[in-house]
Amino acid sequence: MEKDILEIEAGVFNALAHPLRLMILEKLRDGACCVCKIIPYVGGEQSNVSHHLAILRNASIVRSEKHGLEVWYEVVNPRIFKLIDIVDDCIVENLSKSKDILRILAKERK
Amino acid sequence: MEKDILEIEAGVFNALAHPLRLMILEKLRDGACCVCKIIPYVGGEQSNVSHHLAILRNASIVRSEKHGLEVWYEVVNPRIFKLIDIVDDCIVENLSKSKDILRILAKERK
DNA sequence: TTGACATATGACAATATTTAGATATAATCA
DNA sequence: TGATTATATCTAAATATTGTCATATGTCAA
Repeated sequence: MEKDILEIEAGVFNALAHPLRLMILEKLRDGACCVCKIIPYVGGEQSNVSHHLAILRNASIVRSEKHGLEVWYEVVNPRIFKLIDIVDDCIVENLSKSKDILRILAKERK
Repeated sequence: MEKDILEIEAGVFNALAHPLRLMILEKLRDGACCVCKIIPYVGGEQSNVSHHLAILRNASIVRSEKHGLEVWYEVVNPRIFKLIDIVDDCIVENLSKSKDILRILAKERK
């Protein structure tokens, strides 16, 4: 595997590695959306949200378009949601395994 | 979406957000592997590789097992490779789109 | 033009990550 | 037992990320 490719890959994962940015992407699941809707959805400072949008933009995960005063964002490639869904599934799997172990431990202690 | 879940998700993506860690995972595609093989494969200091292995371990992406003096690592859930493959595909898609644009620009300039 | 508005950018402090070197631990072997 | 080996952990410097505040940019409407 080329080192350059690994760096680009890591860049994409890095762009996804923040709860606020993941929340932005959740908002964009239903399609394009105005920044003015994204800010109240994710909460926090306008400038901070704008920074995180820029990080997603630079990673080519989203793109923006001006419509008058507003800026609308949308996901470039909806397959990004597949990534999030897989991670979600894995987390749920891990958590239910942990739950099983806890149940067994609780039984043994009786 | 729960904020806690988003943080855990972000943690997984964060664990994947480094070229050296992605290289470790590439090495683990063929199955479990000794640290002594991982170090020369990825290059770099032993302590650094060990640190990155710890990050993957803490994110529950890999698990380790001692066999005598050696420690063997393996991926907990092979679906992690699906993530990497999707990102790869998206990158290739983006690059070929950029290539198309470059071709069009080159033609226009003639 | 001027002012109001939506969003982006720049600067900076706080915090986290990365790396290398030194050292610690734990298993094996002489 | 003590030496050797494989790996992990600690430490500290260099670097990157985050959040906030202040400011800049671009668009519209009066």
